[in-house]
Amino acid sequence: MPTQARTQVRHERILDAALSVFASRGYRDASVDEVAEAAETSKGGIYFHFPGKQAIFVALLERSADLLLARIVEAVEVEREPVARADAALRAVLKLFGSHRALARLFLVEALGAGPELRARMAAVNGRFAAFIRQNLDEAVQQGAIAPIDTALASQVWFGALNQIVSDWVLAEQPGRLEDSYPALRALLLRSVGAAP
Amino acid sequence: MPTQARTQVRHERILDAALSVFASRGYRDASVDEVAEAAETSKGGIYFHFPGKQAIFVALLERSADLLLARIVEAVEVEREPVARADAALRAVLKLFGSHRALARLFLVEALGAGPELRARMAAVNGRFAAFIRQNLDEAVQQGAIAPIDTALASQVWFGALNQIVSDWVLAEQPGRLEDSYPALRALLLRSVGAAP
Amino acid sequence: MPTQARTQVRHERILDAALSVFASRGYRDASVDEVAEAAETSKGGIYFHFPGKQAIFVALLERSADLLLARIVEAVEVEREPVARADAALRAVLKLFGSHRALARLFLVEALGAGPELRARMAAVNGRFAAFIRQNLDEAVQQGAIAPIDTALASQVWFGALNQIVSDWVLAEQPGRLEDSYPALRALLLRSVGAAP
Amino acid sequence: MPTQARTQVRHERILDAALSVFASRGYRDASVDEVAEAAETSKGGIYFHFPGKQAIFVALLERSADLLLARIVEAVEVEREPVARADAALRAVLKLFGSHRALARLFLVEALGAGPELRARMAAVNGRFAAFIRQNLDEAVQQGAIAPIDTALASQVWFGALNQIVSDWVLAEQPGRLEDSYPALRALLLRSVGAAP
DNA sequence: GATGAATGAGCATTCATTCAT
DNA sequence: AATGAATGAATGCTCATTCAT
Repeated sequence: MPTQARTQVRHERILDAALSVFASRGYRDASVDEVAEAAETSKGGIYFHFPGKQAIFVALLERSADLLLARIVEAVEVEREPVARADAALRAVLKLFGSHRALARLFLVEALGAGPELRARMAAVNGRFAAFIRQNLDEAVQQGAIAPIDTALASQVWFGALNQIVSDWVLAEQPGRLEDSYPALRALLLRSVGAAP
Repeated sequence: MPTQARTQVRHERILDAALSVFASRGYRDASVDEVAEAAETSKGGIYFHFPGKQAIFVALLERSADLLLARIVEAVEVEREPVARADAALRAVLKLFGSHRALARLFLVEALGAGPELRARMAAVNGRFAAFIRQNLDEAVQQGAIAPIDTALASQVWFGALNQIVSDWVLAEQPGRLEDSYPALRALLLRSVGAAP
Repeated sequence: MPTQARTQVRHERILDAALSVFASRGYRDASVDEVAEAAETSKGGIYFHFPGKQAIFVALLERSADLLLARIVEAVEVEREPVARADAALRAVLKLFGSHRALARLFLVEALGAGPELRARMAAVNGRFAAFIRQNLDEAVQQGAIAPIDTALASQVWFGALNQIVSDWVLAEQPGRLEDSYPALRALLLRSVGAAP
Repeated sequence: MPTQARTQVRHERILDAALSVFASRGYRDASVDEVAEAAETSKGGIYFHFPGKQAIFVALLERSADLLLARIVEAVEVEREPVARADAALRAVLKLFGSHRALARLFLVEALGAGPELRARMAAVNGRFAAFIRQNLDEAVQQGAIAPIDTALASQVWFGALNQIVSDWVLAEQPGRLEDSYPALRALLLRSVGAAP
């Protein structure tokens, strides 16, 4: 295996370990030692690949956000009309988080307690997603699919609602299937913007 | 001033200081020393009134939750029909948080990073509020004011939406007036459950 | 009750409480608060009667040492010949400690971990007792009851042996009756100085 | 120097420093910082090698007990008859402590004030030693070298006597040579069990 | 590239003592 | 005399980060 590939593998292994450790212990309570152990490497090894604990979290967030956005784009681009697109995005989010609970926990719970800088980065990620929702709502308005509304606020509402559904599921002791919430959630959200479910 | 009153005052002064310090520095990053300084007392003084750092946070949460719930009950009990009641509750929340940004920050941002035990306590507080929303929606359904829906999910959506609106406002660099969001938010939420705004 | 008597009573009550608390928790691990609670008074009350924690310990030691010495003198003065006198002293010690285990613990265990100054005071108390033994042994030698020996060392041996017996009894989980050790101990000690048991 | 050896050296250096600090300042009054300074390392360095302050004390106790027992075994195994063996053990103890006063202080003085858990550990070490004495006395009885006596009590007496001699020497302001006590102590102890000196 | 020993700043908590009431 | 609120110095321990090997 070429050197570069080995490094890449190590890098990924650390991120995987960090995801697991941060999700179960919490970012603040998790120590770099724990991540190192989970990654089957040493503390020094971690610091060779990442400049610090926070950088691991950031890298993890970006890797995950890229994955999430990719899934959404993938799901959305097969649809044409705005409402169906938003619908597809919603389903994609529930599907991804539904099958990656640790990821959901990282995004929706741990990131908030990780300090100001990480919170700001999370806000940026969230912003990307909210902007995507808003853009679709705007298009729906332009196309006359829904009546003119405050799409900035509506996208916040959609985002917050989805956030809450997933957060509750993440923190539930005995969580059911996240995707089961889809039909009812979809109906509520569409109604909220005046679109016929 | 009688001793008992002095103690009460000190107790409150510490909570006020803690609110300010926790909101600006974050619960984890705030030290007991900082709280002591803000309360114009000593570290030992803090520990005379509270058994530990976490207990301060819990006391703060409970004092605030009581205040919030009291405001809501107060606002709600003058209304008769469920939709108007939910409406009043919504307005009360926006009004209280709108004029106590630190409190909002404490509730919606800091509490999440404060570790598992405090998170659980927050969940209980949130649960009380969500249950209140749900109860009103249930009544609205029974009275035929709105069509039968999954009120458990709907209350989550309402809660999540409100949470998001307030959180964004809390974290905004130059926040406007929180209450300005009321009319549009109200319209969205009512539409979401099929009630005519 | 006259004021002076009340003070006296309070003073004693604090010493009794301190004996109990120091014996069960250890001098270092016991807090002044615990003593105050056991004495059914307040921390301030303690400091009215004693200048500090250490002073309580010292007062306790002195009160106890006086009691012990009094018992010994009492037991000894009815005997004439040196060996019988030492014998009586031995029995008195076993009897007193045997019925006051907390006192024994205070003297033989806690006092050692109480810091340099208290250790020095304990050494003085021990010294008084060892000197008493030695004096009797010296008289026994002068009277020809026992052969000439190094009575300084012999008194240390007697003291150490007694100390050990009592200490082991103090620390035993299920202690028997301390006085039961008397006959065999007596025989060993007398033989050690060449006196016919 | 290979890593493993360096670690070993550091480990020992910390124990040596702890011995010195604990002996001079007392276990309770000594701070981990002081130990670190004496070991020419940092507080964190200490905690890399030992899980806590108490663990240092325990390690020290065990290292020392092993040394003491080894010296005794070594001294004893060249002797055949029980009395001579006990004699050799006695001499070995006086010799070791006589040349390691800090060690003696640690064992006989500081360990007692170090709290319940450490006291229990010390009791175990003492027990090993007392059992050794008793075993030799038992053999002497069986071989008819001495008359039948309560060897459990006799071993306590021997142990206590030795303990006292060493303790007094440890706490003396201007101590002489500990080994000088040997002949007279030997005579007393042997006489106490009815063996001809 | 990797290891793990070392660093040192930071922090919650305890507690003997003081003192206003 | 007595109370209990207040003080502040002290300390064990954690952990992100550095670096010699």
